[in-house]
Amino acid sequence: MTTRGRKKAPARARGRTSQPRRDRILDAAEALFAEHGYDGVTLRQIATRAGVDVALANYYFGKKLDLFQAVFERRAAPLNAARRDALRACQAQAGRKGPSVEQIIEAFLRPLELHQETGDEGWRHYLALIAYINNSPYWGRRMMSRLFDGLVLEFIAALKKALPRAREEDIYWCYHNLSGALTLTLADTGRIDKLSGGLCRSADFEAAYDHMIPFMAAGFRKVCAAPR
Amino acid sequence: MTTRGRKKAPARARGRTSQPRRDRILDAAEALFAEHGYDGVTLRQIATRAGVDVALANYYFGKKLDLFQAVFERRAAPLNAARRDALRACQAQAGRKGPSVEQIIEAFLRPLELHQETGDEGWRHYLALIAYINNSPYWGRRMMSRLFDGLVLEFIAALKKALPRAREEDIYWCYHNLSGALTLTLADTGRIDKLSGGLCRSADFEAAYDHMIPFMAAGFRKVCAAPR
DNA sequence: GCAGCCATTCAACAATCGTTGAATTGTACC
DNA sequence: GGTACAATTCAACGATTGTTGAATGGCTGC
Repeated sequence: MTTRGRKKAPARARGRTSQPRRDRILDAAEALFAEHGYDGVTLRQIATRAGVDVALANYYFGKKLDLFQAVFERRAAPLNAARRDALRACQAQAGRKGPSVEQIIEAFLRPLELHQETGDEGWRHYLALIAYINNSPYWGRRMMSRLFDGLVLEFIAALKKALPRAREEDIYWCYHNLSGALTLTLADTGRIDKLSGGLCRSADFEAAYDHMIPFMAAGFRKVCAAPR
Repeated sequence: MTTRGRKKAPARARGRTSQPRRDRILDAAEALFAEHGYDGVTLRQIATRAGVDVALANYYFGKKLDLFQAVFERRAAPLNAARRDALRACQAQAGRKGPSVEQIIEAFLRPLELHQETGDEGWRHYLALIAYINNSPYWGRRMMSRLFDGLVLEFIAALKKALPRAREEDIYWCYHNLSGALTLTLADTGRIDKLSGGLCRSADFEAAYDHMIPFMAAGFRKVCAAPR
């Protein structure tokens, strides 16, 4: 409050992006798009949830579709980096023979739950959004490849090395199974909760991955053990 | 065209349901909902695709949501019947010990491709719609259970018998993996086509199930072989 | 203190949405 | 042929949508 003293958050320090409002729009859009899909959400719902004016979304992101893509892209790079690091780490640890199928799948899945520990709801919504997009015929085709296929192919290459006798197409079908199970997990629909009578909680990613890793590894080995 | 001769399709014969128009609306809605989701489709788009007036959808089905549910329910009973028959058949054939995990999963999946042989595009769209609903946090919670949980629990009961040493929650997590892989298959997003460079075709349900059955069976056995 | 720029709000636009009631056509029955 | 009813079309409603341009507020640099 003294003379020449800066206010709490000087504009220069935050740069021109003005974090709070802009990010609150992204957060609100993320949560709503993940639950109701692109067409199921209104810019006014997003603005209301973010506590800002409707026109502000347009000011920062342009059209609704651009906001959707901004949400989609915001966390893609850090997520890919975390998974790539996990793959590199288990490769470095494994030495010349390369990591086992279990280790590769673990590197594929565990980074997805890492953000859960921080209690950051945003990441949970983001992963549900990925599930929505990946499972959508319309969006899946045009949006997933550009940001995620590069890393996925790295994992598949590692799996090929771990399963040298596998036919190539078998690897891809097995990955498809893994991807599907993961997608349904990320969607977090709560269906398994009801089905199991409360025994399983779909929000418990750790339990899901604990079961998924040995399950998928056994599947890969069964299908890809030897050429048929 | 002679006197007293009936027209091509006498109204009495078709009953009060007037098949062509009503079913064309259902078919159009089915295809569009499956691709773009509930909110991504307009009643006018549906009417245009069906070649009828906009108001006709309202005349037959009431609100948009009622049409959505009519589409969802139309093929549920025949589909459940086919899968239940397949389960019963493999149980009858297996005798006292009950069917193997592979046989149960086969009964779970194969009826889904049976309708593919007829060349009936409607079934393909319907299964994609199921995938959309099952993967959606909003719709999945409220719509899937009522029509499908009964049969799913029958399959799970059969799996429990085939895996008598399994912990109950492990069975459910394994089913969750199976359900996720199946859901992504039914969604038919074409992602695996691009990923594999054309080696796999996501529309080829037979190939998908050929890989899925041994894959999932091995996963079930690995996770559910013995209490941990 | 004034100019200039960024952030934010306000008010409103045309377009499209789901839905409806009345009007029209078609068909079956006596 | 005329009545009754189902099927279908027509025209229009109010509400909501995404989007925009102008107006306002707040802050910085001079």
